[in-house]
Amino acid sequence: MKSEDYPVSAHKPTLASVAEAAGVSLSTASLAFSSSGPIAEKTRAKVLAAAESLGYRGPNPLGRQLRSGRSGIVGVVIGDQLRRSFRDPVSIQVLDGLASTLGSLGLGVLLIPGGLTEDGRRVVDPLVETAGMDVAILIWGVHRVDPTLDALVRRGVPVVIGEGRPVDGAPLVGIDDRGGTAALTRHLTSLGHERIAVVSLPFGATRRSGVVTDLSDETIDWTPTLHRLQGVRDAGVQPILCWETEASLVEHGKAAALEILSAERYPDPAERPTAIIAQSDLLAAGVMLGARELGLRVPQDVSVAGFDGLDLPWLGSDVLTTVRQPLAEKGAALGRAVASLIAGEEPGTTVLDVELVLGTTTGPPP
Amino acid sequence: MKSEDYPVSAHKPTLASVAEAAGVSLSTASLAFSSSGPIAEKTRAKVLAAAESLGYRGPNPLGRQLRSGRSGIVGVVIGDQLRRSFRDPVSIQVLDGLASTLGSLGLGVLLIPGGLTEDGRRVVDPLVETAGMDVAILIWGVHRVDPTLDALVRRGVPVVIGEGRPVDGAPLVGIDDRGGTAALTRHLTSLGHERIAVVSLPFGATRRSGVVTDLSDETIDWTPTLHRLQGVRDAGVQPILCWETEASLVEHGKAAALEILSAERYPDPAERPTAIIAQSDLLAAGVMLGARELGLRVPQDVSVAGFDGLDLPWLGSDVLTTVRQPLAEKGAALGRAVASLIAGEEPGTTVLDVELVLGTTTGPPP
DNA sequence: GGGCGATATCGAATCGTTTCGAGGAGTGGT
DNA sequence: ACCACTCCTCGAAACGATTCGATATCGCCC
Repeated sequence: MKSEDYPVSAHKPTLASVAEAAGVSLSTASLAFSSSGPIAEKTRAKVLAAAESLGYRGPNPLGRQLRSGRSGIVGVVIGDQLRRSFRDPVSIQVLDGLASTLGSLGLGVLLIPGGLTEDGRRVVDPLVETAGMDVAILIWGVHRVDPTLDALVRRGVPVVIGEGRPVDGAPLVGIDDRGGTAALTRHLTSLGHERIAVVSLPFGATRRSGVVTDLSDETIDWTPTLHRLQGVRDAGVQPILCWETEASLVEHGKAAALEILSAERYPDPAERPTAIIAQSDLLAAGVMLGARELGLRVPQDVSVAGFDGLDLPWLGSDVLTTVRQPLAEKGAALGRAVASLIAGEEPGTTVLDVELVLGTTTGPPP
Repeated sequence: MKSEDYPVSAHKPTLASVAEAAGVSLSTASLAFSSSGPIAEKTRAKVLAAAESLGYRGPNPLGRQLRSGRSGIVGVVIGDQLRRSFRDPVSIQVLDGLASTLGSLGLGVLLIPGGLTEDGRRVVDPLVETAGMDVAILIWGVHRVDPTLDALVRRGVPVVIGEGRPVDGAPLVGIDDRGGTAALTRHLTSLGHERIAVVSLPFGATRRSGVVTDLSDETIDWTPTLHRLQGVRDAGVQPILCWETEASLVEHGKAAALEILSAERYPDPAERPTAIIAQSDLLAAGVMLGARELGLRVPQDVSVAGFDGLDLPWLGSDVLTTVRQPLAEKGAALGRAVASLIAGEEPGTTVLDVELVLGTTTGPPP
């Protein structure tokens, strides 16, 4: 692909040079491309021909953006590490819904790492400070003190929150974590379960795993975790155990189950939990793997429930009891909030409904 | 968060108004922010104070971008549908490596859907035409005729290819699909396998599933599929069967196995394939699930091999025989290619090495 | 005290486009 | 033949910053 077949104007051709070559004014040339004004077909052809011969590839977006004051770009700040977030189908489906909604609005998704380092420290990604974006979406992870959020506010970038702590003046899109979990929990109590354990999502940025004893609301920085735990209590259940995981991944659910259900922890099987509420389907799947490895049958020996309503093809013939949330719709709602923000409106909070799905992994206690 | 506490200058404050308020020139005010020139500490303080009182949030990136001629944005065109690509850990890990490499260069990743509709048609995403990007990466899916590629070339956006058909003048990053598969295949033949079936990745944009009889190179539009199939032949093996899947997902691998190994297809077990080469680990995992469902033991009754070298925690105690590719490194290599392109160099083709990993899922034929 | 050099500041040009109001050419009607 | 009107085209002013060469100021040394 030779690229030097053009007149030696040294610099890249610009709309001005095209106009000159075509013998029309700059504004007319602009019209020829933007088609946002009356122009004679003959003139347009002349301009296009000149553009062709100069090797002009169409208006430079940067110029347009400066003029219009919009970049057409929406920054999506992923709370967790990219690698981890993307292993979670939940994130993916939301992102997919978001990207397609924004796409139909002519907006693009700029991926911005949330600035969570391997060792749990938080830094502000340079893109947050420098990228030209019309709106930013903070997704999975608005923290109690959040330098990224602060930076965006300081820059005056309008912010939309997806799944997180409400921020003054920023529209929020979430689901009814609390109500959904409460309904799920009531399902378990109505089956007769009394010894219920919770395998929870991470509490916040500092990733630990293990039993948590202090379940006070202030301990929990991550909103879905908090709300789903509150839902359990709303149903009048005090978990006999809460195990915090470091990420919503199958392996962590499995590790949790191996500990929670182990003979070491409960020498007397009668004291073992009869049901485990995992705060995500991925964790629940892990819990089931762990339980099986310990020789326990689901749901005969232990019931397992999840949250999300994913399609887990490798789960075999079991159907997970879970709370289905509208993932793609969440993405779409985020997109709509962005659109309305750009239109100068002030969208409020959106809470999407969830649905209890009864599967084959819960049953009466042994 | 009140936002109307500022002097009523009606319009958003600009660097010029800050300069005026501070009683300095525009250029000096610029220096105060960019710190790319000598400036007295006292002056800078004065400017910053003026900015503060005017509610100026720092230089507008759009202005900077126009001046510098760079947007700092790299468009990543995802060949497949976002939803599907992102369910594949392979894509994710590459993207993660890419994003972090680009991040350290101050570049952002703009996600661009490859324009594959549900019904298999191909359209060009509007972002391809309009977004201001310094470079575009085409990843998983450069087609024989590719309108997206054409549009980018027409616009004069430099292109990097990840895993695809070589394009004249564009750097390419790939792996040794062919050599890796050949090595894997030889491992199987050395174990004594003669009846080997292949469960392949999609052949191209039109997603079908089923047995393919025409395996000529021209039939196959998608490069990794082609190269991995060629690798099998390089090892001197003619597959007794090739099953095309519509995506690299567990469920499709499982469906393939249920068909390929079924009693209907092979009433005489002696004619059944003794080994199955799946072109991805996800497919291989599905094949194993399917085989088990049919009551076949792996590897006693049938050997299964994959490709990618993923970490599949829910696979149980089996270790998949596979070909490990350096995923994050592939992303990093793409990032480096971008960087060198921006620096005005002309990076060439990068082919990364792969490694045969012998697991417990392959053994001698029954 | 004069001259020299370093250090800060300034003016003006530039990046590439869109848009608005004004002007000009052409057409049709009376 | 003139007027009114429509349809195009044009000039100029933004949009918001960076950057380069020139100028002004100050301190210091001889």
